[in-house]
Amino acid sequence: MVKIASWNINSVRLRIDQVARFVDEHEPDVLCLQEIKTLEKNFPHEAFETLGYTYRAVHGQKGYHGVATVSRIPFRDFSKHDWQDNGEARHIGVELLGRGQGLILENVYIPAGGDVPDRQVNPKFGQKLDFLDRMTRWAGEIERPTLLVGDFNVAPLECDVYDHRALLKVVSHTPIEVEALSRLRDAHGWVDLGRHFIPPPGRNYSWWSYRSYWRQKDHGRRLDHMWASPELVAQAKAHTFVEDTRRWEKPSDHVPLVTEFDL
DNA sequence: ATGTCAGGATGGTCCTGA
Repeated sequence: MVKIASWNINSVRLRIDQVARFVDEHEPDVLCLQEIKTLEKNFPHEAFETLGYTYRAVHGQKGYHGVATVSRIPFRDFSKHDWQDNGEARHIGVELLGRGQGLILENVYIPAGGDVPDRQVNPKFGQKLDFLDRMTRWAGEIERPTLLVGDFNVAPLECDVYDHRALLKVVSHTPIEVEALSRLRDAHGWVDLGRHFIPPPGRNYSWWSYRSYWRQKDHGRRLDHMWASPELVAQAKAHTFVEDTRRWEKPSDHVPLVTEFDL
């Protein structure tokens, strides 16, 4: 079995001890991180080496964003896209080796999109939609089994938010974003493993605002996802959201997702 | 009831992004 995890860590340097605890408790073979908030040269390579993650691909930037994939299974760097064409580090792709024909693992941090769901008023919302459109064109060309994971910053289903009606005009759950995400999924025929294993209306939030009102009310949203190519779905044997991490001291606002594959 | 958090540059607090 190969265990693959994805976690928006919200600063990998600040939370490296939490990463170590998560690794100790869950032993993922591969860990995809988003919002590492550091340049590659300041990434805690030694800590990951000690944890057994010999193979590391880091696409970092100073202060904001940034993604990294670390692995105990050999991989080769495969791709590094900039779907905003503005230099932000939001994607890293690797090919896991030694597992049959190889598995492509794409780790992405889709832009949050600002506060106002109108590209005329808020350019960040337009950037988010354009990012999704460019990913969709890219996805149409994929010809190999591909697992797409990360913080997508979109909660697509009604049951993916605490109040569907209240959030229809809130960035992350607007129909225009949900439709764009749906086009991305259909461009390759990906299967949403979160809802494959926890069918609607099962609760599986992955993000809660740090603002205490929402946290106390359990007002979560499912912003983090793992999507599998159709030919990979039968090999996915288990999928969980690890909510324990929310109760740790100074947690990330996102929780990890873990899928076990029989590759 | 958007009530917080993190990083960075600055200069000992503010700004940006989320």
